[in-house]
Amino acid sequence: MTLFEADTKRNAVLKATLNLISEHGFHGTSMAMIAAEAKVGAGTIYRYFDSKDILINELFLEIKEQFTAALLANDDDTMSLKQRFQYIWIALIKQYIAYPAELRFMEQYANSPFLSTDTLRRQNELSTPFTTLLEQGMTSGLFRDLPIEVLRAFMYGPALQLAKQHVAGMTVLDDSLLDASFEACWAAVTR
Amino acid sequence: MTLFEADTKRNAVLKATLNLISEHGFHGTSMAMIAAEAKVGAGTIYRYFDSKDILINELFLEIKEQFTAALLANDDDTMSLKQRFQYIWIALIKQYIAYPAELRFMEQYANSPFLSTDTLRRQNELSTPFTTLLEQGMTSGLFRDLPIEVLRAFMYGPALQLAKQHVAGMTVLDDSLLDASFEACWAAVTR
DNA sequence: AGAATAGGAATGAATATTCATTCTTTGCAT
DNA sequence: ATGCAAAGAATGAATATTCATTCCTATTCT
Repeated sequence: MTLFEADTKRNAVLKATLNLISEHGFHGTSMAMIAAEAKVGAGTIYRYFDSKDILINELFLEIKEQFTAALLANDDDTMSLKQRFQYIWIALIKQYIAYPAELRFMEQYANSPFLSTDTLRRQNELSTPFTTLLEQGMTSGLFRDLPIEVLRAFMYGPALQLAKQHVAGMTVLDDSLLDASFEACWAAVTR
Repeated sequence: MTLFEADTKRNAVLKATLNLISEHGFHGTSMAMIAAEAKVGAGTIYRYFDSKDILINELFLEIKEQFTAALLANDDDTMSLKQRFQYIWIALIKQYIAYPAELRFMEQYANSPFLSTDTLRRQNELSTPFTTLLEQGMTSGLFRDLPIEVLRAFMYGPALQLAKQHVAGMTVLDDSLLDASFEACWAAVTR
């Protein structure tokens, strides 16, 4: 269900933290609950993470890394630019849908002051999947004359929104609907 | 600064809660901090709000009400459908940008387990006026053949994303850029 | 005066973290 | 191979702190 296997104590703690926080939030998740869910002594958590804050920041970064890695695995630079965008855009949504606990966790903390500035910095260093592709489209004159951050907002914004709606049960996204949705996305960014 | 004036004790508490939570998050904001910021006794808060949860839920609803009221104030049903969408879409972004504390608070709240089912219900009641505008475009055959929730994702997703990027200092949105951005948004939803 | 409102110290429950102790693995000499 | 010691990992009860809420007193208004 989650990206984490409980193969080590450390991963058991991360997995338990992810599941509990995605369901109960930060307040609702005590270190005692994490220890119980991970089937680990309360003190054991502190062998791997110096504090609750550090544990959660670390979890955020590891999820982020695994997500971006999964997206780039689908990329293939022999395809056309449009096809590459389509693959990544749909893979992004499918990734969110396949891992709803990760999605809830990340959304909960992406805009919270809980993330340390150091974590934010490291997060930005992880290349956003669209950035390099967008730059290629920019130079080839394919896209609208808009700043690259605006173009990215038109790729990422709807993708995130659609995934959240699907997870909340408000929308059902099948393959043909995803394809049709990407056409709308593509119309937004191209001339 | 915020939508709240500290003209009464109750509003002073709401304003303090908004500012503190938008800066420190839910878990970083104690009732003692709220009392100090609002220049009010700790017990006084409980004259107006039965619990911290109720205080936060109430704050969310009042912000939501004021936001939707501000958006509908710009609406005018003698204009063309495209113009009405453009007005509301741009007003939404400008509202978020003008009130960044409210934006941060609402974003944190929207993805937290704070949302009581009752609050969720009242929130949905408030957002219905926007969906009716989408339904008009649907029946007139103006839009792509996509479910209404998908169309809404292509309106709301980029708007939220752009506003957040602007507040974070990643993008600078002036009037002409907003107009050009809306054209992209419109291209996404129309045939 | 009497009632409503405000204040903030006191309370008790909850929680993150520590630490003395036990268990498990590893390395090594015979 | 076997026994033994040292290091490392794990534990969970104890601790100190934090925090929402209560309660009793003070102040303000009618």
